[in-house]
Amino acid sequence: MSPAEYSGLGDPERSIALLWGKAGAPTRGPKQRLTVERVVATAIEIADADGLDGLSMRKVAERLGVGTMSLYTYVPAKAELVDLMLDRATGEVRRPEAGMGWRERLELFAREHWQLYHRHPWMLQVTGHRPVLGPNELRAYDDALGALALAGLDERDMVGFVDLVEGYVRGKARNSIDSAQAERRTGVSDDQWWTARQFFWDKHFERADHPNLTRVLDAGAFSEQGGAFEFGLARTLDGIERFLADRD
Amino acid sequence: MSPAEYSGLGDPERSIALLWGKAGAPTRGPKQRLTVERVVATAIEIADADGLDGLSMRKVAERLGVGTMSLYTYVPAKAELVDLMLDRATGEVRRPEAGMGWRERLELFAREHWQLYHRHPWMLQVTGHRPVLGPNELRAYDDALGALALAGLDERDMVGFVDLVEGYVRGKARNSIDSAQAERRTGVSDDQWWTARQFFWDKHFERADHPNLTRVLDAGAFSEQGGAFEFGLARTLDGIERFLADRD
DNA sequence: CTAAAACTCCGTACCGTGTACGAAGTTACG
DNA sequence: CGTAACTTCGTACACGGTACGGAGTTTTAG
Repeated sequence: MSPAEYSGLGDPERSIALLWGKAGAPTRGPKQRLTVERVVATAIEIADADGLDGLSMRKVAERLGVGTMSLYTYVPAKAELVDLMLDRATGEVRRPEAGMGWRERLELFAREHWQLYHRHPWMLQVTGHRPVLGPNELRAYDDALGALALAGLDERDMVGFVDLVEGYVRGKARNSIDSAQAERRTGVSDDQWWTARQFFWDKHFERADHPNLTRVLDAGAFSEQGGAFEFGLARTLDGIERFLADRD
Repeated sequence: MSPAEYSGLGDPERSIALLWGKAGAPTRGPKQRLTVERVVATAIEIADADGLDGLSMRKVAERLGVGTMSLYTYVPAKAELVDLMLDRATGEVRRPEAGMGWRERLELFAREHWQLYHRHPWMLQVTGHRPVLGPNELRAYDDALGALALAGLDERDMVGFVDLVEGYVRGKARNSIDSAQAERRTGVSDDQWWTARQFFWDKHFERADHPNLTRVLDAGAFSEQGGAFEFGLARTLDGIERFLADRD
């Protein structure tokens, strides 16, 4: 078999088999000392602590007590490892229960993912990637679609609204997580950072040129954003509700 | 002066002076052959074409015909260069005109940023960063706040709704851009990618386990997402409108 | 007028990254 | 029992950001 289907990319069959845990155990050769599962779990631990930047194949190998290149017998490349990490983490979300209405289901979806991203901030650092066709990702997506099917929407709008809610949650989570990630990366806390920039507001910022920002700053509105996630979520779902109402 | 305020981080005064173009020209020494402006513009060109991953100090230097380390006389580090790139690109957005209502203003904000992110996809690849306190970023933010001030909201809700709309736009833009970025990085086009995974849907995917996804796939709903941005934007703004109405 | 100070430019070097390659050892099958 | 298939992993390469310090250039202080 050629080493890669396209430029440097792994075999799709292999990737999907890994995601679905359907990789046939090889018969020949020495028994494997590790499992894909352990590799993925370890990688998640490291990424949880050090972020996606802090995740390196060498670190994973070191923590597992194996040589770096040994990991490549479990996983074709780092990109596939990240896909596995994403799908595995997504498996942590709670699923809707029978009897829940569409709004309740979407709220559950949103809150579960909100928490998920806080537990695993690196999930939002993966950029420019295609959908992960893993069991947990598809499950979660199917559940979310199901909520909107319950609302009686057609297929196009189901997809549209799932995207809307998903996008909302990811966006908010990113905001909420960014400063913590910056702190980890730079070693500068939020307080230190803002304090070091206080001189800007005092000496350089043109208040008259930014009347709205000035007003918001003076009111201390940025420290009042505690319940913003729930607030925005309610507004987003209200938008859907209004769409449903107007339709009739 | 110590080389850095915190671990590896540059002097905030210097960073802000750069953003606002207030870096005092040095008197001693040879005249500079470049300007910060040219460095930033060149970096944006490269990032537009090759993504944030494809942006390296060496490439910028090469294109400008200077040694790599010479860039460090213009910019303290790559992180600051990216901040400058972000603020400069944000300067491209059109601003609201007098007489526009709050909804019109938010639509303009959303559409302008939607297009901005498509012109400069790398903007959405910057993760875990703190706000950029540059002139264009603050200007755009002030304008967005102004739209909601016009709607008669209090400060806390102004911030909340700007975040909401901003998050929506960024989320949608990310989806829209991700596949293009994946193509650039891996050399595999969307068609190729999905074709290479067709076997999954045919042979492995359990339709009965994913009734909603099955329904949506069969209906071809994913190819009907053309106007999804405007659709979701309208729903998001409807949510705000309903909030305003309920308030009275 | 001279010397020092301040500055630009940049070659070299260091450490960290993903991973290709191939040697060495292990197991199962024909 | 040989050989094919497999795991393990040391070495090496290309690429990344950037610290350091030397060489050359301009201004300024004395």
